[in-house]
Amino acid sequence: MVPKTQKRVTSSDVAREAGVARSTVSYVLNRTPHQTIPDGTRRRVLDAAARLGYTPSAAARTLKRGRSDVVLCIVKPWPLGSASGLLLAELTAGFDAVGLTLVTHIEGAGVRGVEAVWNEIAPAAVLTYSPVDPDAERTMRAAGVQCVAVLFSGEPDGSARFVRPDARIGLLQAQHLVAAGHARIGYAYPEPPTLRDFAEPRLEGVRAACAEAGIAAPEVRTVALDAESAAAAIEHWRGMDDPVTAVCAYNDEVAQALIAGARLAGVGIPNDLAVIGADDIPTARLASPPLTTIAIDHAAEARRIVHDVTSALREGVAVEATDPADLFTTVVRESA
Amino acid sequence: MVPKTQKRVTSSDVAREAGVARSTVSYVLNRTPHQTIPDGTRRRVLDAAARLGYTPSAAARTLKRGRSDVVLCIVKPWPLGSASGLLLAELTAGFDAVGLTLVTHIEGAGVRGVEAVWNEIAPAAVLTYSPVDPDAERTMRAAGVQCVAVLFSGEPDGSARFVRPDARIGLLQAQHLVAAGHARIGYAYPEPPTLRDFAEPRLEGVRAACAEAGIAAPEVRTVALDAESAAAAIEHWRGMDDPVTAVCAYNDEVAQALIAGARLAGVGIPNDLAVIGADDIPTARLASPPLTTIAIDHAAEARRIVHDVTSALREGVAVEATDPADLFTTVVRESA
DNA sequence: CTGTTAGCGCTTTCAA
DNA sequence: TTGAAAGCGCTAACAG
Repeated sequence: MVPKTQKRVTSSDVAREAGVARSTVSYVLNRTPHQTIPDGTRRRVLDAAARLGYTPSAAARTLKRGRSDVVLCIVKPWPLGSASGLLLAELTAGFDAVGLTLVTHIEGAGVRGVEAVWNEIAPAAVLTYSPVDPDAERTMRAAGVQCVAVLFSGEPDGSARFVRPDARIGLLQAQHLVAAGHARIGYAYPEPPTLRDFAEPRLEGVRAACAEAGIAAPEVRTVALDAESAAAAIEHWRGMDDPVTAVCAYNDEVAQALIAGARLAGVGIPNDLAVIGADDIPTARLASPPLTTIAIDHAAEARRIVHDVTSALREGVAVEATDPADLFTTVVRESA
Repeated sequence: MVPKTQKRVTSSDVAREAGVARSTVSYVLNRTPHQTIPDGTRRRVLDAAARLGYTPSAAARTLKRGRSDVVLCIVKPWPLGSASGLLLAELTAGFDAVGLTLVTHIEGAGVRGVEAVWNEIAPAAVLTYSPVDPDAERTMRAAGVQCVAVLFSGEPDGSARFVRPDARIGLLQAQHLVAAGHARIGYAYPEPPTLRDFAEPRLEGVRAACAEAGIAAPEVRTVALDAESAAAAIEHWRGMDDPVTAVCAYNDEVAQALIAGARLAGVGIPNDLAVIGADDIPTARLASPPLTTIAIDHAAEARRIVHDVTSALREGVAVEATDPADLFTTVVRESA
């Protein structure tokens, strides 16, 4: 007969079962340095713990240490596409391997601000997609957060360490088009405002590549995810005095809209207009023509973030970000 | 001069500042029922708390109450598509409105099992996408979890409350095709094994609709997200003695693969083969032809889940699931 | 109505 | 090497 309400197994129970003091249990289970424990005792404790099915209370440990082993990643409501999903999965696995638990919280649309979240979780580190304002950072520190990492950012500032160099995505896009002989490039900017943090650096990279190649700056149009919006942009680009012959899309979805818009406008891809996407989402190769795009090495990126964050946690200080040299690859298909 | 390490403001600080006892602070801040507090005292406490920027320590409250105000949603690595993203966003907002914090954890690929997660978080409720085995459920209960809700499930069992009736998606798909005059239907099953929990009920719905319409059971083929795989399936369907004339795709991405495969195989859509998708992802309307699909009302679904879970938390018992009558809508476009 | 007090389960000095 | 004891910050009996 199992009791209705399970009683929690505590370290005292383990201590009693093993015939030692609670502190000894703690020492054994935490492998506390500079505490040598005889093998017999150690085994008795471990056995007792296993027999009782003991799991330490994270709440108690958190209360005592003032910080949990949780890493909190704050994401905006919009960008949960397959690319972010992949990165999040890699991050989760990576942090797990070093004993940290990654959880994700979707920001916005909440009555209580995000602050409630880190009070509730008391994470060791917080990962955000865009810069946190100094006030918020202060409340985080007060809640025990040791490390604040900004993963992406339109405007790199003081606290923006660990920022992924998304500008390089735009750079690679434009370089690919320039190498193919294009001298007038358009940029298809995403419509949802929440994507600004991602879009700005990418566009910046395109600008840089154009400048470097000595061609005109990209002609930017906002393109929503429907064929009409894309067709309008395409007509604008082709109607210019110096018509755009190739377009960098913010990502593969916008690129898909461009392909649909071109079909609607009777414009041939890539002959009349070349298109290049970004992110290499699974459906990119299903487009007609298949999308040329920039692939992101999410696993490498996750490794880098996990490494940098754990070092910062250990040192108590942010370390220099690892060189993110080869995170991106141009995947050439028929559309550009 | 701000001190390097912020000292946490505790309820004692607030009590001292307000000139009352700690318990009074707790009563005021928690609006404890059956504790009447004079307005003057209440205001003094509230003022002091605000002045000091007091935020209660969630860890301490969790330790005391044995459970936090966090709801943990466990998702598999794969299905983080735009549909799940939307649902998660709605859920987050919904739980936030009732004072609960939703965080998401991506399961799998971890060295330490998921159990580490609920020990780390001590959530009030856990939401999973597939059934949890009894052992795991026991460890959750021991960790203080009050309510375990399964959102989706291939095999509804005892603990599977709150299951979304995805079978209805398949039902609507098939009914739409039957109404259009099709008498031989194919089913494009997704390739990643992690999607089984979603795919099974959908397929079941298609089977039910076929049976009800008195036509042959659906011919199931697994279709990966590439044109070749889809083309092979299409050739199989069309090469049958009694050829398939319409296909229900597991979701819109598989449907997009089907469209690409048809193009490769020289099969016209919808004339030679009708296709219907599911989920109504943003790019569904960008396909050529635009995808007929089943839209999901994520907001309504989130409302239902939040309502059911909070009731269960209050009652200490699972309540009957709300009627999920009109979660789904058939969106007719040109492909079927 | 307000204050005192006893823990929740754990870590970590300090003594034995 | 092991044990006793002091809290971390909060809640909720219970006493005043």
